[in-house]
Amino acid sequence: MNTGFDDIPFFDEEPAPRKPAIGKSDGKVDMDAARPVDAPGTMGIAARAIAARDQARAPDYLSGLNPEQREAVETLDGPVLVLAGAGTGKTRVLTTRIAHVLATNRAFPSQILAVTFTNKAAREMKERIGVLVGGAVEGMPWLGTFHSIGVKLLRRHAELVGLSSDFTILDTDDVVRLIKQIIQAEGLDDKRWPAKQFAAMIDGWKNKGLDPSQIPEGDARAFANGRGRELYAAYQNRLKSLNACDFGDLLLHPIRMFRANPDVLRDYHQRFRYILVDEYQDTNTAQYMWLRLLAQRPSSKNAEGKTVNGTVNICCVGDDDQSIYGWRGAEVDNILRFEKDFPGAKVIKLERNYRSTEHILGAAGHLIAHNEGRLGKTLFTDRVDPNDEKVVVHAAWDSEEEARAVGEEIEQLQRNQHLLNDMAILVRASFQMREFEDRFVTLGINYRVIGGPRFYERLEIRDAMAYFRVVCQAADDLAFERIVNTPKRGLGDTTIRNLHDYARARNIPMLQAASDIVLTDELKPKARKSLLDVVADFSRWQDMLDNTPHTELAEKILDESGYTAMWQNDKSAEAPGRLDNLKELIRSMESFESLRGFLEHVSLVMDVEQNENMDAISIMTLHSAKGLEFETVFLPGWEEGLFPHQRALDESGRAGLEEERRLAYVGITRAKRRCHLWFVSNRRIHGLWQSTLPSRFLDELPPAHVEVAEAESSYGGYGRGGGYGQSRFDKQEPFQNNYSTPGWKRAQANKTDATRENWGSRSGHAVERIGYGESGPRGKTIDGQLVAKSTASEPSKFAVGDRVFHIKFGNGNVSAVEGNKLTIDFDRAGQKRVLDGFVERA
DNA sequence: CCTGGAGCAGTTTTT
DNA sequence: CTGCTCCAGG
Repeated sequence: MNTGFDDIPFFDEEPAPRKPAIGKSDGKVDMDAARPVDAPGTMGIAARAIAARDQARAPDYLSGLNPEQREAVETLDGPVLVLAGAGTGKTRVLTTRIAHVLATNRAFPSQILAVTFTNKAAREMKERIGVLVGGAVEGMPWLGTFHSIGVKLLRRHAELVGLSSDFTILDTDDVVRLIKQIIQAEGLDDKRWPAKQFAAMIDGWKNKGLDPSQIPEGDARAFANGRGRELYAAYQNRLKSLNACDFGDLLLHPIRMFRANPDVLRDYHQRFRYILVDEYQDTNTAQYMWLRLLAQRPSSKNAEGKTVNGTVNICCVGDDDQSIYGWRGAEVDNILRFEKDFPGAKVIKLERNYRSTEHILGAAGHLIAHNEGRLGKTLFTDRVDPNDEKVVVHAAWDSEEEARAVGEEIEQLQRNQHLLNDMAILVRASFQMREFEDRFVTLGINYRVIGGPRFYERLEIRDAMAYFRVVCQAADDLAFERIVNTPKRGLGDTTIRNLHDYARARNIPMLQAASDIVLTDELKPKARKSLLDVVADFSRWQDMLDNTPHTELAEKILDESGYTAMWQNDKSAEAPGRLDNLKELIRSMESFESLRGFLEHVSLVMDVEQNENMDAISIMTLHSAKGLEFETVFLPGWEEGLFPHQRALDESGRAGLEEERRLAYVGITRAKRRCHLWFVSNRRIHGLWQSTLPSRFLDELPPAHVEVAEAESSYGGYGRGGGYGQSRFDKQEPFQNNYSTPGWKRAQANKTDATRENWGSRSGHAVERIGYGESGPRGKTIDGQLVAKSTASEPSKFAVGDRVFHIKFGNGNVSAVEGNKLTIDFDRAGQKRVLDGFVERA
């Protein structure tokens, strides 16, 4: 896999322009003229005949594409924007397009630049191209994230921006610590001017592509009594002297480098014959500038003296309706402006959806139509089934009941042989997850939380990595400072400050300073001895770097430094888990060639794959759900203030509301067959109960595709809080909601009664009702069929009295076993019921 | 150097 | 009501 520094020769030979073996050579598609792109499903007869003819002749990889997809694949010349709605085969287009370029010998694999946002997307794309073109994908060094490609460029040309090619990449944590140092060094109060906040500001500036000299005066004034600009500059200087980059620099340095070195840029212009960009709606200004530099070539005269289009064959794929990252710098405007930016651009809309039912598409489409400033797409599907369930809106009293009712629906689906793997709960904010987790633990429903704290962000992993970093890169002061006294070696603040000053005064790395200072009398004997040991350790490990297998060395480092022992001696509940993580870390190094290669990988790839083996429902935020799909999707928490989130409204007004609406759109369009929306009347926010109003987005759904769930058995019903029906917001909306469906009317009529009933039935909640059967059928597809398929049928491998460990609750003793559900007396957390899958033998 | 309690904030997330 | 950070006191 990743071997660290890349060793791909800069230029390989140019491919001789050969006539493609199959297909057309001019890249023009005959059907273009015949079919207006904005009329879905309508195609002239002649065009259909041509399509059919081409289909018959087309190479394998093109078969099965619909006409729009095919056009997007075959329009290879000039700028192309593919507006790919949710579930319209976006990735397929992207990968097939690359396969097509390769199969027709238009470019070598190394001449294609394909950019994604996440490592996951890059990985998937690589896999899928591999399926189409086999090993050729291995020759695509320029397929990756913006950042990983940025690193590759920088390693080559580091000296052009004043770095050396072995620069280190700092993550957010390092950055914050560094900024804190700077703030303190400037004599500022780091309480009043938090490093975190300033790090966020710098991040924002870098997203916009701004140097310290370019930031707006207002921004510069906003921090540290007007010293923002100065601090930003100081930070950049510090990075340079550390030979380090933050994530933003991975984009900005290449931009600077290209601007200052037109000859280098020209080389890359020659190299990249085709540029492809995934999720274009998520690009920020810096990424846009980066792409522009690479894509926009100087216009030139051709043989006949005509001016030739100066733009490379760039293809951007995205969906303005799924732009949900404005808050971290993404500019929807980039995609909205595409045709202006790239004159003569071809815009192809993919609107044929292969994922969802007509009701789901209808609901999502009607909702998103409330946004202004869209490029405008309407998803449709051919596969219409009268048995398809409408989108269902449920009301619950409070979040506890919401979780309980969702739990019952899940069990009902399970009894009808649906897999948990096909279901997901998508929440707006992660605090919503907890209630579901609690409920699922009680019910014995396996679940998996997607997102959350990531492996490489864990304390122990970062510590271990810091050791490795110092061994590989003795000048990595941030890493050195992190672990110089971890485990505790009696090297306190005073010693560290001493060391720090010594190093700064002589302008040498701290490790170097340490090995010098121990020869002097500057430190107390105790500290001196400790530091001497540390220096000796590192020098020994550095010597072993080139002649010891890296996993072995890594283990040695952790053992000899006393780091492993530190956790072994730790009695806290999380210590065993941390040791496991360290083992996992070593294991994951095996697939790399060297410690260095591993570090490079980890600095860019912060995620680690989840265990997909067990059948479990996924719980995640709407943001992390983008790009995924599930048979059944539950969307809880559709209440004003939570969704749309109050802060989005307060901070970004109309734009914020529209982004929230896009988030709702993303949520609904994750569902293939069933989509259930929930709102509650009471939610506990920051510890206190507040009554809430249903989300305005519910009012924006089309009645024809939506049904309101019947009040559910003993505790269902509609809370007070009221106006569920008429749109109370956006009064000037072009849409008139008229809810005339029976279910909706009933809901309206029931509102007051249900409220009263609910108040009355509160006491019933004290008794937890775990069981099947009684709850009436909801929706159309799930009725009857009370097949007893207990989730708790497997005998547990644990027995009463076993000593077990739980990642969250720590150690405890099993006091009861019931199927796969255990009752455990935890040493610290008290008695809990837990699924046996979540514990292991202590 | 360690730890407990006060104090405070509290969407969304990738690289 | 949490969970985290930071400071002060042992």
